[in-house]
Amino acid sequence: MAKIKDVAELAGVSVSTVSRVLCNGPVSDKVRKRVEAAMAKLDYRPNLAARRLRSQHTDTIGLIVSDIRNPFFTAVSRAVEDEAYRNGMRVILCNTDEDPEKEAMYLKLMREERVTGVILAPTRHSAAALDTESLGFPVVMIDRTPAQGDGDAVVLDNRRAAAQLVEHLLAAGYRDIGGLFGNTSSTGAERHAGFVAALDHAGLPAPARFVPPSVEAAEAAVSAWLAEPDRPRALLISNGIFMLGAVRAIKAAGLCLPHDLALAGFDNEVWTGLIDPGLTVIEQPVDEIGRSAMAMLLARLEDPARSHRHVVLQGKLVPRGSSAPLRQ
Amino acid sequence: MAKIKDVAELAGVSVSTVSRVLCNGPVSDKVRKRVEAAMAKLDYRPNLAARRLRSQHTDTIGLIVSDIRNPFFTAVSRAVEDEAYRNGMRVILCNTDEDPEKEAMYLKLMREERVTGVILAPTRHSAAALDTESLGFPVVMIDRTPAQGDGDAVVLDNRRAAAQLVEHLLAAGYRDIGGLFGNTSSTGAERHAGFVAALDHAGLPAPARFVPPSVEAAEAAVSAWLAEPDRPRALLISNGIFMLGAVRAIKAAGLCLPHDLALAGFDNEVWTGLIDPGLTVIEQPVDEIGRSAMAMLLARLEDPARSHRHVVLQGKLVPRGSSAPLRQ
DNA sequence: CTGAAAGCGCTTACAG
DNA sequence: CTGAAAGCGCTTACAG
Repeated sequence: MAKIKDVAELAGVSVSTVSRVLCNGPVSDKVRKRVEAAMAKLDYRPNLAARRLRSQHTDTIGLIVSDIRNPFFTAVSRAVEDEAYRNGMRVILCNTDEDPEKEAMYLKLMREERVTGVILAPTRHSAAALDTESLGFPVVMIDRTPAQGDGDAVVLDNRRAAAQLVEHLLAAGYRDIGGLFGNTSSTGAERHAGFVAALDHAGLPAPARFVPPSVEAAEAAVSAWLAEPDRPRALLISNGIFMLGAVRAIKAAGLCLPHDLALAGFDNEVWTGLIDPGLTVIEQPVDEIGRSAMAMLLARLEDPARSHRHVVLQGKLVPRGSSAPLRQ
Repeated sequence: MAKIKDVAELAGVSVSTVSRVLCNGPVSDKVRKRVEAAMAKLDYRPNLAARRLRSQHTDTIGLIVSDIRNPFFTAVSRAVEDEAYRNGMRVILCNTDEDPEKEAMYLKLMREERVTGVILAPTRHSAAALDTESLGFPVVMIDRTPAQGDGDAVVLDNRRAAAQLVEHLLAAGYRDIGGLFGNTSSTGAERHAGFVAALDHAGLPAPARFVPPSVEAAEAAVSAWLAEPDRPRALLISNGIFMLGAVRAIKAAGLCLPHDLALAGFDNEVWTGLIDPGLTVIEQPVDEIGRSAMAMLLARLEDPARSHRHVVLQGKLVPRGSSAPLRQ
């Protein structure tokens, strides 16, 4: 493939001059035209590896999530990529499957790529132990947040959102409310805290179960729970993946929403509005989360010394039939 | 960040030797240990940009799809990425939104990255005009296939799959069957061909409509169609995105599946099994499509001269309530 | 098994 | 505005 030297020879100029037209440096119009003609003729495309090596900036960001197939991360990723390309950056996408080892491996890879920065949904392990400062590049966390609470992050107000769902269920007349939460992420822990706080405030017990992050685990847990004699009258489900398992379990048990069981949860996935009688959910501002994370990263690059901050976004309650008011 | 020279100095060897332990070249055990100790001490990580520039292989593949949020592409992407990382390659993901200009831009970017190869779901434009040979890197097409039919590709047997759905509907007693297809991809055209062929074979008309690839367009088209006096008794819907629009239109029209209208379509998305009475679909082997595409790319790199081939995978009919037998 | 030298394709001071 | 030279951090022949 043609290189800068070929272009220079064809145009009768030095490589420096070709480089200048590439980077919009000061070049006379006449020369610029000639160089551009040569580039077109040779179908020249600059070699990004060479440029990155020499210029010492890669214009690359890493995006590390648990699984791109989780619709929440799908949507966030798309928003991040759009923003990145708009800013002349490219993104390297990695799936950890909540596995700290994979996460550590990808973090190493990010160093080898000399990425400009990373947007990370940390596993529980790294949220607790990761030293954001020593990585050599800035990190913006999304969805999950480190235990210590420092570092840059864009998160949902999980406590508030969970409390909001509980209050909604209480207002609809439900009292016996159970909660299902993930046992690997800070998100699950925070939503659990909001759940407990809201029920506490109402003087009610807050029975909760914790499961690993899979549809199957959620389905099994809900099935088992629903088979117990003192099963709850309403269920709060901590994310969209679990919601799927819960709906399957409810169908399998032959229960009718909301007549036999009320249901409310997280993530306004397309199907939650489609299945009867509609699922009450907290909608997360997925596009805004992606855009904000990218904006924070750019701001951090601009000013490495600025103080860390957490952007906490509010979810939006989307009430549907699955939590319709209880009729005695 | 530490570079190879720092490691060499600390270990008291030449940079060549450090490079050799990096690439598992021939090095004495004693020296290797010393170098590894120096690397660990300096927390050394090789610079991939430098390695790529010098070695002339990037171990990078491009993955260009229309939209990662389309669950079909989400699943395929994840499979491609897993295979890629397993083979020591990384992937650059791009979304074209079916826009030929974006596609052309990303294809240029791929050249600048000097990618090893590309997996591409071509827009209708490029499927017609793209010269796979002149790009400078091998391309494996997925989902869509170029008009001329040459090049490497992994596709579904779309004609057969659509015919299978029609035959299923016919066997269930439906006669008045309409079809909704995408107007931008070869996939839509092929499914339409299978639809027409199967109905032709039964001596029946094959009313079809074509829409741009969006939920909204599908919803509007189905709404309009259902409002007509001679609306079909059954609908074949050409993909998972359109299916969503169709279900919304059907709900809005207050029609009951399959009593008022039978429905069958493509893509076994999670929600198709969840909404009542269950949607009959053709399930695509998404993981296999991703893995096969990656395998074809690797085989092509291995042997650039081997003849082009199309891998044609069969879909699997998943019959559900939406196409239950018609009772007179 | 080890080292010295060249060079991948750019950008970046430094002169003019 | 333009060019000659150095160098980014590696790998790759080439000697020994």
